[in-house]
Amino acid sequence: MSEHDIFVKSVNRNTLSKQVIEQIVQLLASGQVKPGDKLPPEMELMEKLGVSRPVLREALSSLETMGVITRKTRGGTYFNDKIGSEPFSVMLALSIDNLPAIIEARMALELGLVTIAAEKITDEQLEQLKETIDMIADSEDDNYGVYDKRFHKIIALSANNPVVEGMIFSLLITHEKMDRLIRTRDREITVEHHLAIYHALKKRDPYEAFEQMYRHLSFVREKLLSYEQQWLENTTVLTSDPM
Amino acid sequence: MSEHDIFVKSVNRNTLSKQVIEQIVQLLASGQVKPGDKLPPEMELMEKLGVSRPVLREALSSLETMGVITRKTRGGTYFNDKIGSEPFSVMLALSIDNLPAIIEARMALELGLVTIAAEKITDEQLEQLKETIDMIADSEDDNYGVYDKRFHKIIALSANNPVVEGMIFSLLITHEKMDRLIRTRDREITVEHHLAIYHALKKRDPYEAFEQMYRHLSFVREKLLSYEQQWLENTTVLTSDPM
DNA sequence: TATATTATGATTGTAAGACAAATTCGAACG
DNA sequence: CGTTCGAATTTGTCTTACAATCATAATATA
Repeated sequence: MSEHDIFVKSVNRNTLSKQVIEQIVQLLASGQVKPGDKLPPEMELMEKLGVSRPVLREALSSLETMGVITRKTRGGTYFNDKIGSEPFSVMLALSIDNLPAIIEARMALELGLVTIAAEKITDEQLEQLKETIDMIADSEDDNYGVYDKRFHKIIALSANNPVVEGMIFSLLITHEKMDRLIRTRDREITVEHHLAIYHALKKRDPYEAFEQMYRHLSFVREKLLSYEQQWLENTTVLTSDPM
Repeated sequence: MSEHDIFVKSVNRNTLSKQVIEQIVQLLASGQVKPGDKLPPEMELMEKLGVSRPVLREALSSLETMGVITRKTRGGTYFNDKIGSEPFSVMLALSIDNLPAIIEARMALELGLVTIAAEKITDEQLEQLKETIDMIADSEDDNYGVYDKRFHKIIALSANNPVVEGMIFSLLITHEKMDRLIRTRDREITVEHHLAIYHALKKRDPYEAFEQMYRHLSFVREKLLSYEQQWLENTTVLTSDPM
């Protein structure tokens, strides 16, 4: 408990609303309330915490945008079951113009992830992976982006780690944007890469899983960045030193 | 611009304050304002955005806890230079009881990171890495945790990626907690591992960098988890099915 | 003139009260 | 027993007011 304090305290400066945030977070961290539980109505919380309504609402607003709680008019306030992705979305919104950074971040995470996955993936999940590969191989047109995404999602889930999930899922949001960027798909290459990763995972070999994923993501990255490059060349870009 | 909209819109439900959050974030994302810029005073923002002060303040409060802006009484409101870590800290505060998950997340990220680092690290940063290793090797007592942390921090920075930085820095916050968990340090092993990573990075060999980092982090993880295990065994734990 | 000191006022922080909107819940009615 | 309508609870928004802080400028002092 005391160790949590110094951890969270470092964020706090002063301001009542921040103290309220901390108190509510501690309520969860200390296990006094469980995810899904309902919070008391604002009026009641005001009294218990001894703060005014604006202060309380500022705190609740912060907690909501961070995905800790959900509020419904008249319905009350509830602690969320899963916390993780929301806070990230703001950061990504700010970095969305920096596509290379996002691609790289995804690459870094997935590279590490596949290693963990090699240790923890279940047979059932392996089966699901195989299915997505078959779907891509059997697809007639080039609209297999869904299965591509699912492939990576299964690997993310196999790590069975809420922290990692929160990070990777937010990054996968950008998958659609990347999808739109791709003009010519390479089904054969994708299938081959995915299969190689699949087999490495099946062997539970973290090193080979890494190598295959690295090969795959390097290929994807090259491709995306080349498109990005073309896109930049064909677009008027505002720089600090326009010519 | 329109593409950003659909991305951020998915987060927004209704509520004025959320719309205000989005507008201010877009201000940054679209490059109309730069990090470090000062925001207009609240009174002015109220008029421009056409909302009341509580609503505006709820939005600003959210943005502040997410580390997008900083407010000082009387000093005004400023956009932060670096955004990334703060939002995470709450999530970590909630996951802090789940140490294995955090360790694993750190492991996954750093594994991917070192691969990127192998491609992008500068000679200067390599030199800095070497220094931390020497510091550890030359340290008399076992309090070289600072240099251990710096070692990993340099690698994180070498990726030169704001998104990754935001993630890894928040995870490194837990480094202190882990430090406290460690009772017997293994200086020789640490130095050897760090050196191996350093040499791999110097060779710009992503595969070897990965392998060495994997070896290192696996060792650290085993150690931490065994401590965690002992700690759990000596502690009364509340489970959903107490015996 | 330069420096220190004070005082003003702008800006964020907190509080209280009121009304609006929405939706859940219950009561009345068929 | 089911349906519909109304009322009350809870969140959402606005207005006003005051407190606290401290940046800046005006003032006084060397």
